[in-house]
Amino acid sequence: MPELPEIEVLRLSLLPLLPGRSVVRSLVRSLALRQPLDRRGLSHHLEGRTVTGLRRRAKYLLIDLSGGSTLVVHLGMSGQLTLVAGQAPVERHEHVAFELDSGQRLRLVDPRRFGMVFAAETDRLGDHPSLAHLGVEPLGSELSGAYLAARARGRRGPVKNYLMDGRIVVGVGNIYASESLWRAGVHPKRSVGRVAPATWDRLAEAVRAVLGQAIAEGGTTLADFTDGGGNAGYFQVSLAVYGREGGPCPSCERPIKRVVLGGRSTFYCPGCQH
DNA sequence: CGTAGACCCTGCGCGC
DNA sequence: TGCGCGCAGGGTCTAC
Repeated sequence: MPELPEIEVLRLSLLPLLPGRSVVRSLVRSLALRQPLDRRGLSHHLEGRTVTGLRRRAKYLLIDLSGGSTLVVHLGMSGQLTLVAGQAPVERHEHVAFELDSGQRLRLVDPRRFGMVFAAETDRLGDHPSLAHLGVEPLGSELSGAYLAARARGRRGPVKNYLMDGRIVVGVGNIYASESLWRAGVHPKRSVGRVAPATWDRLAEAVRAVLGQAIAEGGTTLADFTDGGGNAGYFQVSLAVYGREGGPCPSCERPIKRVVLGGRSTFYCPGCQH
């Protein structure tokens, strides 16, 4: 379900529900998601601990607990993290869940199992292989045209792939990469070496605006998105080009085109993007 | 070193 | 109705 806005909306939806609750026990029902689930590690870091805060880094949701532990959840392509009643029947693909002192259950349902769940010491999160090499947050002050230009130096390849490289900037997924490029008027195949400084500025601003707007609108580019309370129904934030092959560009009405870059569908307007 | 491609896995919609 | 194919928000590993 995820791009960064979905994760942020999930975090915000859980904010009034989780902090103050404590974990009674963890329920590991599958051997592995992307990585093997560490039953003992989860028990050790979670059971008896109280949730003290919720943070987000890239597309990882960080659930901080008393005693200096953090539960890290990544939803992959198809994960849904929801808080349900304790008696709710175990759903198909419910790989891991956490029983809370409220009687509720925080569960991860993830059919494709590209998600990730692990617990670690809060102080050492930065050393974890999944988090150690992440680039700057797209909504923070570090993202700028100058930064994008500097990191692009000496690199080749399409600008779309560059924007999606989490070592440079995190949280720009396949949907919002296309949307950001459209907003900035940049062709997805343009080589990073041929992007002018002013264009990098426009791209940085476009990424920020597109992600910010999606969060403000409830984060849902995705038909199957639910927030932490299991509420669907925000549906379809305004997307200009993604998934609209053949449809009219909102700006110039020319038909949107689709190409494949890095194995991913990429949408753009041949009239507006150069 | 950077880059391109394969790969992990399930489910859905489409054309036949 | 059933089958095979292509495609889907993610990240990571390998081969060049």
